[in-house]
Amino acid sequence: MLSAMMDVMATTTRTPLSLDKPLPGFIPGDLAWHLGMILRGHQTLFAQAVEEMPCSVRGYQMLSTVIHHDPANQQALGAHLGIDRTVLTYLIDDLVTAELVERVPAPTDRRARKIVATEKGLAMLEKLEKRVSDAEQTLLGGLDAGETTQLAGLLGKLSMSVHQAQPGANPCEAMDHLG
Amino acid sequence: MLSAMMDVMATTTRTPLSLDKPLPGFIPGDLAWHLGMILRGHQTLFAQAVEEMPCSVRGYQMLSTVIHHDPANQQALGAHLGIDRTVLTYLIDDLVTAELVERVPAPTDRRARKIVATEKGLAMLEKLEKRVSDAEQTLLGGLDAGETTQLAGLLGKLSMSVHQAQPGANPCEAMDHLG
DNA sequence: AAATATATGCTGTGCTACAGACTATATTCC
DNA sequence: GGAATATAGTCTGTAGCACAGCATATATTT
Repeated sequence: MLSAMMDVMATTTRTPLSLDKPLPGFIPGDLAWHLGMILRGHQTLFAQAVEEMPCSVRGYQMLSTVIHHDPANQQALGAHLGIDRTVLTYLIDDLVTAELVERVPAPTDRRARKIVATEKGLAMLEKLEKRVSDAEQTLLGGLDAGETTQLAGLLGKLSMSVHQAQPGANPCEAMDHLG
Repeated sequence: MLSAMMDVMATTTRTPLSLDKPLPGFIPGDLAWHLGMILRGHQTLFAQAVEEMPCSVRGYQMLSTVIHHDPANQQALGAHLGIDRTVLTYLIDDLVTAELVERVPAPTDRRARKIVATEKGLAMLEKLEKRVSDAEQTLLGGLDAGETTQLAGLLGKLSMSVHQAQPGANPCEAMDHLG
């Protein structure tokens, strides 16, 4: 099964592809398998890196989103990460309990709460970002610098195309109208 | 947030990377976000494509694995897909109920059962593979042929490197000693 | 033949996501 | 201005699912 993959890898040049067979050598569904494999490996490393974070990976992602993207309310935060609002409630509770974030009344809408990081949360993120960065490097250890750049570009592009194809089911949109 | 991604995308050439910053323009953790986004989009399309399959995506993957990789026993099948053996039991039950596969005594080991596809299962897979293929194409619609090939190669390589880094936690190994 | 390992199945349990209802505020429309 | 509707957040109950732990049958080792 992996040998099929090597065939693809060998054709690093722009082999003209039949449009009917976008992934020569891949069995239909292999894409999912590879994605799953990579995601699982990533998840393992990521979870180790943010071990001390409440709610593990999602806790980190929430904190990171709060600090870097400053979403206007919980909904936006949840939509960005694909987390249901009812779930978000208790996830945020955990971060609040750990004193990493606070719920403050949103200035523009008294129904909404804005999630802001505490000093402790900021320090925590700063510390963990180094580890996460290391984890990402470890995951990408099998690729050289050029390949890493390529992959980042392709993933970004694909991610955007997914965004456009499924605007409704998609976390990204929420950030589009928030700052 | 997407603008950061565009920066990376712009550098399609082999920009020399500092080893400390493998993903310039990415916030640490963004890799997970992009992977998650892509996987979610993929999952949506995939699930639609195999709607009529019992157990949805996993059902398809099990059937596909059984037919294309012919694992010697349930354990191998489960390990390949990262599914716990106790879970596998009732997943296979569903496929058996739908008459897509059968449990036959493994020829070499009377403890084990071999999962084999029925005629109906084979026909089903054949039919669904077309749809899955289409779904994969749809997902990759934002990329041109060259990029698709590149991505396939990179994902394959990365997938293998994950395999080597985490042999224990990893589904792939199970297939290494089976045919 | 005794001890240990492996393949599978079964049962019970705990976690978690989600649906649905509820409150408070915003917005829209007459 | 006030009624109707929409939206943000929370709470409660539930169903599904993964997994631990035990049981059974067979293999392998000693």
